[in-house]
Parts: sequence; structure tokens; C-alpha cells
Amino acid sequence: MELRDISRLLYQIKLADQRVATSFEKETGFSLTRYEMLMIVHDKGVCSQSEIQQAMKIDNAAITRHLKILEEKGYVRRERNTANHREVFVHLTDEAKHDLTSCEQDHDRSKHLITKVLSESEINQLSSLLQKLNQL
Amino acid sequence: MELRDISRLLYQIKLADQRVATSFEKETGFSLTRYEMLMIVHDKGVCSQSEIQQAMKIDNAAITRHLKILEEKGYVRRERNTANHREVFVHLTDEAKHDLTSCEQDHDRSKHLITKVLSESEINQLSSLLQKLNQL
DNA sequence: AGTCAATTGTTGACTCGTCAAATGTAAAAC
DNA sequence: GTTTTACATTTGACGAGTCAACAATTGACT
Repeated sequence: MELRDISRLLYQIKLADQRVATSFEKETGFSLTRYEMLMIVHDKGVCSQSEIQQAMKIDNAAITRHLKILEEKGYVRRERNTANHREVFVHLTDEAKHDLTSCEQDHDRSKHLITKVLSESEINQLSSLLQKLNQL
Repeated sequence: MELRDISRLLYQIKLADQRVATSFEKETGFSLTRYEMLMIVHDKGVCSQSEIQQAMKIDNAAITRHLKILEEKGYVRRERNTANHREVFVHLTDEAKHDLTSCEQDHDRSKHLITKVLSESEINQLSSLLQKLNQL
């Protein structure tokens, strides 16, 4: 495996990422990162930012900024934990829940782009390969 | 395939991209994008920026800025095409060629991280899956 | 010629991530 | 009971990409 080949492979990953993220945003109206963030908060119900950080593995600074935007849009509410004023608790608003489920439903009707180029089993393959990469 | 699952998958791609790009840079000393750019110029010998753009599929603005940096580092030289003053011809300097081959050699000795988590056949799988994604 | 359109590259304003330094709070050490 | 130390979040400066507006050059049509 030459360095040249590795560079080509990794660059393909970069391109795929860009492609896929922008197409997700076009289809759903949510940025991929913020959608993921909302879903994580949704699953946890209420959580601190560092919990989000651990789940998403991106920088805390990015979390803060996304949440600020989501708050402005009225999708999340943030309150300092009264028992520990260091942390901020985040939870979804009803509006967010509503918009997310309606987005899901819209989506169910019009299959996502990715299912047009990859079969179910290929998606599973991809997922397990990515999992290995993300162990690095 | 639920939207939630798609979001998870795409987010994994994003994470893999970030991981892999930063590890490439740490190991080689070249940013992935600029390495790829240098190799493309290397392969073509001399080329215009729009040729690079087509090969790399990133915005022209990004190309301009990377080339500016590479020029400052003494890795490429740029001259307007005398036959068509709209385009700029780019070619590598000897310094770049030298540094690139020595980087390649260093690399051959210390296998790249990716080969530690993926087998040869997994890498091929991944590559073909990415190719399909990049058709979107 | 003289205008109009297409091509090539550059620049500015924006998004999204990083790291590092700063803030504010809690807990531990003395 | 201060003074460290650690933790959670925030902010600022930066890198890398996007898009849109602009400039310069070329080529084509009348």
C-alpha cells in the first residue's frame, strides 16, 4: 500500500463526506451535525453539553455554538443545573419534536439518496468499516 | 431505513473523515488536500487550475488559496499561460519533488495507521463503496 | 470594429470544525 | 477556611470549504 493510494482513499472519504452532508441538508432542511445533535438530546431527554460532546465526539466549542443557534431557532432550551452550576442542561422544545417527526415522515415517503446507490447490505458493510476507522 | 439510521451513518462518515485527515497530516506533515493536490500536479506535469479543480472536485476558490500557500512554501510555481492569459499553469518545484519522495520513503517504513485497522480486502471494499457514494 | 457571452481565476462573506486561553463553579488539600 | 485543582462552558483566532460577486481575457456574432 503506497502512500499515494492511501491519500487517494482518504481523499475519497473526504469527498463522500462533503457530498453526503450537503445532500442530507438539502433533503431534510437540517444540517447533519445539528440533526444528529437534536436526536441525541431527544434520546437522552435532558443532558449536559459534555454528554453531547462525548456522544458526538466533536469539540466542545462547536457544541456551544450549535446549541446557541438551535436555541435561537427555538429548538432547544438551556438552563444551568441548579445542583451544579457548572453544567448546562439541554432539552428539546415541543416545536423541535414536532418539526423532527414531520421531517421523518416526509423522509419516509421519498427515500434518501443514499439508498439509491447502496443496497441494504452495502450500507451495513460501510457502517462496519467506518466503525473500524473510527477506532483509530 | 429510517432517517435516524441514515443520519447516524452519514455522521460516522464525517467522523471518519476528520480522524483520518488529521492522522494523515500528523504522519506525513502534509495536509491531505494539499498532498493530493501536489500529487495531481505531479502526475500531470503542468496543468491549469481548472484541471486541478476537475480532478479534486473542490471549489475553485479553495484551489486558489491552497496554491497560494504552496507557492509561498516554495512547492509550486505558477505562470500565466502566454497563449491564453486567462489560465494559470502550475508545476512542482524540485524541492517539492524531493520532499514528496522522501516523505514516501519514510512512510514505506512505518505503515500507515489505516492498515492497522483495515485489511487489504476491506480497503478495497471501502474504496468501491465510496466510489458509489461519490456518484450521487 | 464593437458588443455580448463564456471561461478562468480571485476575493469577500459565511459555515463548521480545531486548539488554546479565559471564565465561573465545585471539590479537595492543606 | 483559604488556596489549589479540576471541571464545564465560553470565547477568540485560525484553517478549510462553500457560494456569489467581480475582474480579466477570449471568442463569436453582427
